[in-house]
Amino acid sequence: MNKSDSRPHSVAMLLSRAEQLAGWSLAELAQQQGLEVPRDLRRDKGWVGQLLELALGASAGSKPEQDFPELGVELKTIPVDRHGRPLETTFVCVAPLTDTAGIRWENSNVRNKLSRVLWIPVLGEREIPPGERRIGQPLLWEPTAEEEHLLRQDWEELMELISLGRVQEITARHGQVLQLRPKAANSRAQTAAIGKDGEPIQTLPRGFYLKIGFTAALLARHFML
DNA sequence: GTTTGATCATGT
DNA sequence: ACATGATCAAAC
Repeated sequence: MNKSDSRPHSVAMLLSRAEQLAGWSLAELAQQQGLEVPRDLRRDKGWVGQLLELALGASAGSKPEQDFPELGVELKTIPVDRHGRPLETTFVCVAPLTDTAGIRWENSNVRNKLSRVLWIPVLGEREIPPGERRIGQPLLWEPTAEEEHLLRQDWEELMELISLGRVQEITARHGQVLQLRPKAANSRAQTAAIGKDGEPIQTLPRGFYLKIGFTAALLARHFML
């Protein structure tokens, strides 16, 4: 199952493949894919996600939108504890801090990325070595009307603050299900944004993240079925 | 620097 | 104990 022959031609095939990975340890999957297993993830924070991308045939390191544009599916691995509860927030995409005039929820990157997501839970407790962590049952998710409403509300509130030149007042506490947090190499990184008087300023790049409660609820809904 | 993949690690 | 703010790596 190398990259060239593993590219799913349908959503059903993608889901089927993801289901077959449930129960595998990351060491087993890494060996099959010819990858080394890092001792820990301190310097390999995206390793799990990249391993699953390779195994499922996603377009690696791409710039564009979803991982499977032709299928309209975004792939997300999510670290969970033994009970399937998320251990971390989920990064969605970088937040636009300038030229926000024509951006609406309907054509936003957040909505596009979250329109359909293949969630792959993976044990992520830090005491468990990466290689011993197991892959869980996947979930092909599309936001319910209620979930989309919550996402939209937060997105509009955050985007309004950004548009008003108040990005530097925003903290991770804003938003019920979607939050804005730093997304950069380090705290010295700078990118263009809008200032309080509409003037150009330099600030820390930010990204949109899903809060744990939101992903916990959608995963729980799946487990209860 | 930007965007992809995220998790780390300190403050509260 | 847990979330926020900070950080790591690769491709471009």
